[in-house]
This record gives sequence, structure tokens and C-alpha cells, in this order.
Amino acid sequence: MNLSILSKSGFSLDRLAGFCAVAGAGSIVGAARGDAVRQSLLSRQIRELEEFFGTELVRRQGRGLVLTDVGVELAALGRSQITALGDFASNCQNAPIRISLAASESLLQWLVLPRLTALRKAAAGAIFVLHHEDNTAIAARVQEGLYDFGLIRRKVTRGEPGAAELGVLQEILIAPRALLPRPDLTLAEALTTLPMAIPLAGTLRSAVDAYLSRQSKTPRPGMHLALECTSYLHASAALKTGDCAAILPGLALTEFPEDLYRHWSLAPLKLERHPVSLIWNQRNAAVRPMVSGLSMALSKMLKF
Amino acid sequence: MNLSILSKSGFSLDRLAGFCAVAGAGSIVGAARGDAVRQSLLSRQIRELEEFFGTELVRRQGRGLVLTDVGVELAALGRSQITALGDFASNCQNAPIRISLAASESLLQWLVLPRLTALRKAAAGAIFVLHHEDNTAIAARVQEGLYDFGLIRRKVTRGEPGAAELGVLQEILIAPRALLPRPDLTLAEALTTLPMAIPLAGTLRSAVDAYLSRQSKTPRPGMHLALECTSYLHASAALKTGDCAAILPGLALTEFPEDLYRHWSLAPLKLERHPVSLIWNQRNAAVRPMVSGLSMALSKMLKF
DNA sequence: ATATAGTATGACTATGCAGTCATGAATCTG
DNA sequence: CAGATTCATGACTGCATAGTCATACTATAT
Repeated sequence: MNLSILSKSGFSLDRLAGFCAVAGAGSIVGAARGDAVRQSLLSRQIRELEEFFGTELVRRQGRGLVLTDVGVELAALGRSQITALGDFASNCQNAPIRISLAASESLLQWLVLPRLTALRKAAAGAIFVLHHEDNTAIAARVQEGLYDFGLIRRKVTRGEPGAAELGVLQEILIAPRALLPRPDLTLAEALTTLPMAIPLAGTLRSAVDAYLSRQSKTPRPGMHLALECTSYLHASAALKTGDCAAILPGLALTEFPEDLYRHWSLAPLKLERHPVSLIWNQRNAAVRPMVSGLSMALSKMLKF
Repeated sequence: MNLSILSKSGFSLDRLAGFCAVAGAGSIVGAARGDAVRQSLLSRQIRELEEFFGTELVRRQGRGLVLTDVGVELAALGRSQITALGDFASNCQNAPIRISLAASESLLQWLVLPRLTALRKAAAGAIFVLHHEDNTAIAARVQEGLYDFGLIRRKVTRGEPGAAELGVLQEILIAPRALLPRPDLTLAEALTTLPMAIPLAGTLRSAVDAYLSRQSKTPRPGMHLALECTSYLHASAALKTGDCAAILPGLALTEFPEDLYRHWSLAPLKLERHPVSLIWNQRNAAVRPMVSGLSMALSKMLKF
């Protein structure tokens, strides 16, 4: 075993953890959590690590810092080690392990949380820590080992390690029946006449317009919109007021009973399909037995 | 990230390394390497770890100690972490990583070492550390993470992770031509008349006897043996003296040129076949990029 | 019973490191 | 430009821990 780490001074678990915190927060001040005193400690710890390893770990850039490639590597290594030790300690105390999962608000709301009971059973007493984060950041964070699992919208190449495809999101239009002038309203009529809440996703908006023009229905720009929002959750809440219709992921349908709400498939819109995939960190899985076990269970249970 | 390890006192990398050393050596005195002073330190460090984790890590048994299951787990975890950190530090200094491989003397001699040049090339500057150890211990040590790779004689179930079958050892009989009364001596005649060096493997010995009795040749117990030895290497050395024939793995044949030595297949003896397999530790492979890369290369290059 | 080979423990020292504080330096923003 | 934000540095304190030593304890072998 290579014991050079222990015979030389300048390395400690504490420094490693500090560095990981900085890496996670993206800045020293951020990692110091407002504590001005901690800032100086962290700054020094990073310098000591750099001296110890003989490499730059961060690059001072402007009035902030960015990790170097080596720094990213070390942060990932450190995170996996500290988590593994934490798991081990938790196990010794029969204390629950924490498993983190990051996803967009809407996926958490309509894909993960409805299945919570089953998930908790599969996790055998582990505690789930849910994080919501914007879609692009999730993949990176999972790669860094900051989250154990992530749900993202992308294809998975067959046999790819650390990823599993869960299903394809289908958007639908839902409207309160009370709002309908006639019960047999067509999709195109609904889209042109009903006040509507739709997320501010450019592609969705333009797909609606394109569809309407194919149907020779003049879209009334702005007029048929009651609300533009940044999340399907807001659209869902708006829909619940009964004041407007909304475009939501099909998964949300369970919240809107058939007798009070009517829904239309948006298949005619030929929207781009978004496969939802579960991803996890391979190194984390190897080091945390719970993660490797759960990756199988989660990819089954979250399928839709 | 679970930071309970750092906020509570009683844990340190040093203690973890000490515990791993004790686990590897099997005793505190052994790990102390003769240093009587270190013994007391190690004993205390183990107790502190036990207090920290709130679990027994070793069980005092007689005048020695044995690891508990939890202890074995922690030792493996610690070893993989310390090695991974060591690798990282080595990488930062552009220093070579050490990759350890354990096998029986004969496999090292005739399977590994002849391919050393190719192996070193595949390992891209890593240093190979060869250990010889008796066959049964190797699997356990690899599992503990003490060795990165091991060569053992057992079957590999298809798709088994951390293992690859390399080939099937075929024993052969080799004799110096100078020793032969006639150049066309049959296998049975050779086995009954030539002085012979064979390893003290009970199965090999009784297979020879069984074969001879099938051939209605009376084995002359003891008489046809010049040497019983505990390793094929000894048999090989004896063979080189020219004074006796020897049963050796087919791999050894390269050392004995056709013009000076004659060899017979032992296929008629219907010996039990021993597949040789390369095994490695999955956790180690996940944590040491070099190991996971090499596992593919080694299982190809060591095939025979 | 005695020797021996192992572990355990108490008492101490030295040191490396986290924690703390004040202040400086570099960079961006209005 | 001033002011704000962020990182860097030097100087100090207190504490946890590695290191050291002497000795006690325990099980096994003869």
C-alpha cells in the first residue's frame, strides 16, 4: 500500500472535505456559508492541498476561482471517499444512509414522489434527499458525485453504464370541463379559444402555433394565453384554479379527475420526444453498496 | 454529504491506515514490524476506531486477534481509499503507480514473467509488484483489496464480474533425451522406468498410479521417483540437472528445447483440468482507474 | 508453574492542524 | 472614481492526535 499520503504532512480528511465543499459551492465564500472566518481557513486548506500534491487545484479567475481538471478529479474522489466512510459509520450505528436524487421540479412532483412508498421500501430504510436543479446542471453534479442519482432528459445508448431510460414524456392538454363551451371541443378549438397556461418553453409554444396554422386556425398570439410560467408546476397550480387550461406532462394526469377535467393528447403537434433517463455515478455506485443496489430498483420502479 | 466523520473526534486517516496494516499482517505485533513502540499505538488506534464507530472491529482471541466482519469491511474500504489517494498523489507527481499481482510461483514463472514486456507496455509506466502466495490465500487477499490482481485455479461463471478465465493448464512429462534408453519410449514406459521429479500433489501422483495400473504396468512405488517437491519450480530445476524426468505445466515447455528434451502429453492420465483465472477486486477497479483498464488488457495478454 | 508471545493501558510529550482574527490584494460594478 | 465582493496571508491559540515509554494483562505452550 502506498503510504506517502500519511508520511508527508499537508493532507487531512478535513482539508479534503473543505475542498469538496468549495468545489460543490463553486466558491470559497459560498462554501463558508456566510461565516467570514471559515473563508480564510478554506483558502489556506486549498493552498496546503496544492502544496501537498504539487499541483494547481483551482485557478484564480477574476475575483472567483474555477477548479482545474485535477481539482475536479480530486473533488470527485474526495466526495466518494467521505460519503463511503459516512455510510460505513451510519451502518455501524444502524443509522439510515442518505441517498440523494436530483431532478426537475415536475419530475420530482409527478414521477418520483407518487412512487415514494415503493422507493422507500426498495431503499430498505435509507433516507431519500431530493434536490431540484435545472436540467443541465444535474448531469454534471451526478458526475461529480454530488448527487447519487439524477433524472435528466436525454437518450441512453444501449449498454451505457450508469444510465437507464425510464420512458418518454408525453405532454397533454388538460382543461376544466366547466370552462368548455361545448363538451366535444376539438384540440385545435381548445388551443385557440381557451385561456391557457403553458410553460415558457420556446419549442412547445412554437409547436402549438405551427399546429394551429397547419389546421388553418389563426393562432391569436398572446390572446389564448392566460399565463406563461417557468415550470409545469405553476401551470398545474393555475389549472387547479379552474380559470384556465394547461399543457402538462401526461404524468400529471392523475391529479385531475376525469369528471372535472378533460384532456387531449398532443400527438398531432408532433412535439420532439424527450426520453427521461435515470443516471448515477459509477464510482459512487462501486463505493456505496446501497447505490449500486438501488440503481437497478430505481430504473425499474421509475419506469413509466 | 455526510460529514459526521469529521465533526466527531476519534477518526483519522492515520488510524485507518494503522488498522489496515493490522488487518493485513493479521496481528498488531506483525503490523508493528518489530517496533515495540508502534504496537501500543496500533492497539490504541484500533480501540479508538472501535469507539468511534461503536462496533467491535477485532475480536481478541487467545493471544492474538481476528477481525470481525465489520472489521474486514472497514479494512477493505480503508485500503481502497488510501490506495486511491496514493494513486492520485503519484499521478500529480508523474510518479508511477504500483499494481500488485499475486499468483503461485509456477504461474508467475511461466505465465506472467515471460509476458512482462507486453504487460509493462499495457500498464503504461505502472510498476508491477509481484507476490507469490499459496493458491487459497490469493482469492481472499484480492477480495480484501490487498492485491489488485490474482491468478487462481478455478472456473469462472460467464459474465462474473471481476474475473476472467485465461486457459486450462495441461501437465506434461518432460525428460532429458540423454536419459532415455530408447528414443521411442512410451509414456507408460517412461513413467515406470525413468527417475522422476513430481510435485507432491496427491491427485497427480495417484493419477499416474491409476494410469499405470490401467496399462497393466506395475508401478514401482517410490522407485520411479527421484524427487518429491512442493513446487513445479523445484521439479523444473531438478529436470535441468539432467538427472531425472519431471511433470510440469505445459507452459514450462519453452525452457526445454526439443533437441535436448522429449515430452509426452499426459492426456491419457485423464487428469482433472484446472482452469486458470485472473481475478481482481471490483471496488479497487472502480477506485483505481488503472486497475479497471488493466483488467481488460491482462485478461487478453495472459490468455494461453 | 514458568516462559513466551501476544494485546491493553496509563501517563506523558511534541506537533500538526483547525479555528480565529485582522488586514491586504485583486477584481468587478455602478 | 468609490464601494463591494472575493480570495490571500500572516500571526496566533487551543486541541486532537501521533508518538513514546513502562508496565500490566491474558492465553498458550512446555
